[in-house]
Order: sequence, then structure tokens, then C-alpha cells
Amino acid sequence: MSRLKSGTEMDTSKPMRADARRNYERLLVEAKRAFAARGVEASLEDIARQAGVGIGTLYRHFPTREALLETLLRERFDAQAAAGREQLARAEPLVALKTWLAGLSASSADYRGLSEFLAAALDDETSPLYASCHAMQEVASQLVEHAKAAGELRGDVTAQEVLLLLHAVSWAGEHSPGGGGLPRLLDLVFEGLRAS
Amino acid sequence: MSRLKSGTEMDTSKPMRADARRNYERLLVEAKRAFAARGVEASLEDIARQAGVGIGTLYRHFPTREALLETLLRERFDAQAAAGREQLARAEPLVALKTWLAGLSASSADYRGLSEFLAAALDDETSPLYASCHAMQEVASQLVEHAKAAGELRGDVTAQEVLLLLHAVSWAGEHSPGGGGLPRLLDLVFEGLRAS
DNA sequence: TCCCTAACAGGAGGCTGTCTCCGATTAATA
DNA sequence: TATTAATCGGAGACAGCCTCCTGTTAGGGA
Repeated sequence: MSRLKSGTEMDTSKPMRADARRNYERLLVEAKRAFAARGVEASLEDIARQAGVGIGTLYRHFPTREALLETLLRERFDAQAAAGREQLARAEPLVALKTWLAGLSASSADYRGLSEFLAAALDDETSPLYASCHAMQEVASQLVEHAKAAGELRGDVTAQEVLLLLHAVSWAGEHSPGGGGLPRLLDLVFEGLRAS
Repeated sequence: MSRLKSGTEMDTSKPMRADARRNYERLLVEAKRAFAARGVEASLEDIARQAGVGIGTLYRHFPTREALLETLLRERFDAQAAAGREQLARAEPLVALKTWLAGLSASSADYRGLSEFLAAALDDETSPLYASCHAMQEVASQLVEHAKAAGELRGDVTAQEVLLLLHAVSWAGEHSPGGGGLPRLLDLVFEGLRAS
């Protein structure tokens, strides 16, 4: 979105040429479809082919797979962060935290293998996903502190641990036989985080 | 080991030729090294090269990556299953279960990406790892039932869920910044499984 | 309307990896 | 030592990642 340079935002650079922009949008549409269908490791050549574009064009717009994913996820991540800040005002901090985490896990669920990618991005400052994920950690941190202050969450648990466990649960959800076990697993794990 | 046809066991087929056996063993040594160093996705061509053997030879002995892994893991898995049966006699069933799971997670930890592989194998009956993993599920099931019967474990949790959570924790351990967070994560998750 | 040029398109090609096939090689046996 | 069946191992087909460079084109200025 920000790379479309499409008017409403600060335009420090020239707008994209019409053909470039057309291709950029087609690539995003096809990437979304491919990632949803085949997981986050879908072939980039396939995506380019489906978009009716050469592989070189894909790589110019998105130098890495992470960059492509980041563009697809940014909008959702922003919304998720906003939702988190709303939950901060809520009366029951533990419910707030859990609700927010459930939303986050739902995001992880629609591209197979995404948890893996996100977990890797958190260890790599050069990844385009790193910044988005870090913003998420910021929000998580605040929700965790709220719940601790209210005495509803174990005092010895860190936000980082909570997020890691959430990623783990999302990962497990992908490998759950039925597939619909994610909320159940989240419940189980959350039980252990509650203050005793 | 069983494929070595090395005397002490029932030999329904002829023993391997000396050169075949030599290569088989070299491949196992190098595979172990490579998986430990580069994770479970290490290049099979590299392994063959390091073993001083052609790629064709590797594929003849181990038709798939799973087969190679299975041979490397079988011994450990057998030991783990035996350990589980010993734990069954123990007085505190919850401690027994946790001890056993900790041992299992330690096994998962030495090849990066192994959890992923094991989780996938559980969904694929044709995988050579499926049988080994299923035996593990059998033991887990008994330990879980014991702990439930003693009123120490939540009654509504299944062995499958417990194992899935264990895999998830192992996975998270691989992605934990410090790297030594696995026991801690196991503790946290276990807290939620305890009967309340 | 036409032309010029910076921006863009996109495929060839190098690289790495998986997996198969089959002629060359060799261990074991008589 | 000669025979032969088991084994070896690399060539080659294929797929994916990523880069480079030539040909093309959009769009502002004359």
C-alpha cells in the first residue's frame, strides 16, 4: 500500500508508472491466492506466471519472499495492533489479552507455515517482517503488564514468552489432525499462564 | 540397524555385501553430523559427498529423507519407549508423564526442524517415521491415562493433545532467542494441564 | 500530436537441490 | 581364477531461487 504511492499519503517520491502499478497489484492478488492455497513456501515463479508477469518483475517489486509477505500482512498487522490498544481500556485484562491473542492466532492461520516465518523474522533484524512483528510485541507487552498488575496473570511470565507460546500454538494448530483445534490448544496453554 | 542384517537377529535375507555395509554405515555417520549441524533439511548430496559415496548409493539405501531419519532415530525412540514403560510403575503419575515428555523433547532438540518433520509424519501413514511415532503415542496414552486416573491431570485432555503440545513446545524451543528456554516453556504449558 | 528518455518488463542463465536410471565395477563364491 | 549377482555412482531431467541485461514503453515536454 505504502509502495503504491497512491496520493493520500506523503509522496516523497514520484508515483509509480501505470504499468508498474498494474503489475504490482496483480502480483499481490496472485501471491495472496497462492500463499493461501499452498502455504507460505509457494513457488514465486508460479505467482509471477499466474500474474502474467516475468519473474524479474516480481523480484524488482519484492526483492525477497519476506518483502512480499510483509506487504500482504502489514494491513492486517496494523489492524491487530489497533485492536490491541483498544483492549487496553478493557476492565478484565486477562480476557483482553486472550481475546487479542486469539485474533493474532487467527491471522497466523490462513497461510500455512506462517508461524515458522514469523518466528524466524523475530530473530532477524534485517527482515522486513521484523518491524511489524516488533510493533506487535510492543502491544503484547502492554497487555501482559496490565494483566499482571491486575493479579490475573502469573507474575513471572514475560511478554516474549507469551508470544512465543502463541506462535507455538498457531504452529500446532496447523499440524492438528482435525485442524480446528487451535482455540482448544489456546485454552489449555492459557490455563497455565493464569495467576494461581 | 535391522537393515545391516548383522548376525544377531533373524536373517531372513542374505547379509549385506561388505562394501554395501561400509557405505551404509558411513552414510549414517555423515547424516547424523549433517542433520546436527544444519538441521533436518541438510543437503543429501552433501551427505553423500562427505561419506565419499555417490548420490545413487544414498538413495538406494535410504529411498527418502524420512527413511534416513527414521534409521537414525529408531534406536533413540526405542529407548524412549522403554523409559516410558518404566515410568508407568512410578508412584507420581504426573511427574512420570512430565519426566518422560522432557526426555522426548530433548530428543527433538538435537536436529533443527525435527518437530516439523515428526508432526508431518503423524499425518502420513506411508512415512517410515509414522510407525515409530505411533509407538510413542501408545506409551504417551498410557502415561496420560495413569495421571488422569490418579486425578493429577485434567480429565478432558487427550494423549494426542498432550503430544501435540509437546511438539509445539519443542518447536518453540528452536525459535527461542536464548535457546535454553525449552524446560521453562514445558513448565508453563504443563501448569495448564494439571487437574484443578 | 509526436518524440525522447527514464523507468520498467521479463526471460535467459547460473546455481543448488531432488530423485531416477542404467552401464561400469566389484565382492563373494565355486 | 572365472563367474555372476549385487552394488556403485554419475549423468541427466526437473524444479526452484535469484540476477543480470537487453528490449520495450509510459508519459511529460516541445
